[in-house]
Amino acid sequence: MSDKSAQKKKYILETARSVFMEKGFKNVTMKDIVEACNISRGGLYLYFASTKEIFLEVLRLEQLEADDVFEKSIPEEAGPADILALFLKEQKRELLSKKPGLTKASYEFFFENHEGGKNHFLKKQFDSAVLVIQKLIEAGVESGEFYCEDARRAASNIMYVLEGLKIASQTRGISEAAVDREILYVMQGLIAEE
Amino acid sequence: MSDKSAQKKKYILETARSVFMEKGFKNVTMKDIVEACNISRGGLYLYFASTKEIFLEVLRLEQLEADDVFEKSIPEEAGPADILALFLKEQKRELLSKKPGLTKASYEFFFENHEGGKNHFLKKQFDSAVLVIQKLIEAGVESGEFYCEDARRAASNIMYVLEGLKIASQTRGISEAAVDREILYVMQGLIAEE
Amino acid sequence: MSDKSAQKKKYILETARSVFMEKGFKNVTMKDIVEACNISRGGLYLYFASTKEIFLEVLRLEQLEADDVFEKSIPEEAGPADILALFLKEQKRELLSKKPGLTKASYEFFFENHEGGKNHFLKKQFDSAVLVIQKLIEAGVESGEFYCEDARRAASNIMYVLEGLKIASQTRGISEAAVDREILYVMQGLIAEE
Amino acid sequence: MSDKSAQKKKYILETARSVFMEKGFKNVTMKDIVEACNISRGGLYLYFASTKEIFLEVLRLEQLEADDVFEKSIPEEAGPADILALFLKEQKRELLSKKPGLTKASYEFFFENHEGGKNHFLKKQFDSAVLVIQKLIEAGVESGEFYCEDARRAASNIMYVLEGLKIASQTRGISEAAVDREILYVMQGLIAEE
DNA sequence: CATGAATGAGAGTTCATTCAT
DNA sequence: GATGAATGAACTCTCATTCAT
Repeated sequence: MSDKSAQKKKYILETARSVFMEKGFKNVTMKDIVEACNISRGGLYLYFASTKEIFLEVLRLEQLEADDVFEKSIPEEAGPADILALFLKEQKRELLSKKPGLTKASYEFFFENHEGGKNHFLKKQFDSAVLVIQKLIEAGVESGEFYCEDARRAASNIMYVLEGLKIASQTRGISEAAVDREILYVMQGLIAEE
Repeated sequence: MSDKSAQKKKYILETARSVFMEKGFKNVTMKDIVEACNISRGGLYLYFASTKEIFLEVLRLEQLEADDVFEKSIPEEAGPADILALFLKEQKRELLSKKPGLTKASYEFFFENHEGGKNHFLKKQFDSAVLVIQKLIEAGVESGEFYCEDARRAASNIMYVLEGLKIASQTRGISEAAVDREILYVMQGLIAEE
Repeated sequence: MSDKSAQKKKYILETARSVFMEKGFKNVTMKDIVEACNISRGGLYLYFASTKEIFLEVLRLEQLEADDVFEKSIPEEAGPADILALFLKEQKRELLSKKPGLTKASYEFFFENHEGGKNHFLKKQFDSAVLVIQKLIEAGVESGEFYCEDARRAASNIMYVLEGLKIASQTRGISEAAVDREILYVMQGLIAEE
Repeated sequence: MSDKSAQKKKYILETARSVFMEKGFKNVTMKDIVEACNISRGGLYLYFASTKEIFLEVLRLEQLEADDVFEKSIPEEAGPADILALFLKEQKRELLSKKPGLTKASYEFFFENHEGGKNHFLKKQFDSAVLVIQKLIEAGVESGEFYCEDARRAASNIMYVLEGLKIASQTRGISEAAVDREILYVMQGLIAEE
């Protein structure tokens, strides 16, 4: 019953995911997950040996799905600037949301688990986002919407600002206005200079 | 013997500080601190009721000292650009250091303890850094070293980039080259445009 | 395995009961019960959360069994006076016994836990005893063995005397002669007046 | 400074007394008393080695004062029945009071500390009360107010009823009406029989 | 495969008691 | 005498992890 087994594994991961979203990483115990899943204590150990293992799997799923979702939400005939604006808006929404996905849990997790190398979840996520933005900027430059000498660096800069906003939001809290200000600033950097 | 008592309190806080630096916040137990301090279990409770309380005090000390240290390390006859470069260099050093101070612990702590309002440690730290940078930029603009239309926003942007670099460093790791690239980028934003 | 679980719960309660009998209520710790039961620290918490909870359950069991036991021990063809004498004799036995059941523990417990209202263990125990005695007196009056104008009050009075003897026995100690004297006195109150 | 020392000892005992009145015996720690007295932790040990020792001293004081107080509160020209009624009324008041003196603490204490023999506090208290009541009854019989064949036993009976009411009040709670009923019943036993 | 009872390690916390000052 | 800091024992409670069924 490798099928049923895979089914259950997926069920556990999805349930665990919502637990991590709510409580972060360090606050989640095997017991928490067992209870959220309504399975037996021993049952969980049949599939996973620790919260760490579970979390890594959750992230793996996350990555798979992320690629899908991203592409779908882009309107067919949008210009690069529009798409970038859309992307930033989406980031802003999640930034300020009360349910910030797995951000906090990931940070907590990777504070302690530096492993991963090239496959590091956060690294891959960051790099692929940089790449997307870079492409958008390049397209924007081509179409004359943007002015930018080094799209790669500009993209990277934007992502670091977003990362800074994210951590600020998760720790000290941040106002919508402040987020808008920062986003506007980076957008102006692409447009205003002629 | 309020004197001796204060002495010991300070000793505990300093010892605890290094424990937090090494293990973050959530991994530190009262027992850890007790053992690091070489005092008795009950002895610690004479001074502090929880790791949270201790950590808050550590931050308070940190803040007091931070103000002092900062001013002293600035060379007398340096131009704004020099000072800013110095500041960023210092940030870079801490960013990449194996002993990243209390950054990680603070993040972990404030993931869960949102209290603080205006007096929020991270907020104050961030805001005062923004202010310093803003002043430097304004001075730089005046002296012709910099070009910048809105020093406040530029300063804030720099700080968010730094914050992004910080969290990146603490989680996925980051290369010196990458940090240099980002710092160079923001500096160019101030200089290159004329 | 609700069966085995119930079995163990009962085992714990019975063991705990003897611990309470020996040490009262306040002197009993979860650790004491754990050790008496020869189970693990955490094992006890699987069934009960506190000594208070355990004690309340012990009392509940006590009550269930009390009803059974009482009826059985009455000889078939005994007159009211005989039965009352028997009852008092039984009370006396327990009063003076080195193993005074849960009396002491109950007192200690209810000094602090006044909850219960109508279902208060001691109240129910007292009231039902009063009722039994009242019935006996009324039967005795009918059969001419007793003289009594208000059986209810006489019964209540007897029980308060018994209660007084009980606490006296548990605190300052009391001689058998003294108990006999008091019992005789209340019996005479029912008989002698004609 | 045996004088100052005695002074302080007395101060501690009086303070401790009120602590015992409020919290019973077992719930009182040396720390509680230290704090109530506003003295140093070590300071208390200079005078007493344990709560038990303190409590015994408190009881000794209690006994000394009890004798004084009792006599004073009796009206000059009252008949035996009046005085007995007065005594019972006073008992009732204390019975129902939210601040039941040291009753609870004493019970708790003597559950565990059976020592005392002839000098047992509760025994002496009980016996002297019995004696007083006996004298009153005898006086009442003489004056024709009471009818009683054995004043000693009647007095003892009354005291046991009071003791029963006391413990009932402290554990399950008791209504004023119930107390009145019992008191009336024992008084009628002295009067009604002709 | 699945269960959930059981174990035991470990963290938190409170106090009685001592002792240097 | 008096202080109160310091110690360490004792207790409570929670989980990760195992294992018989």
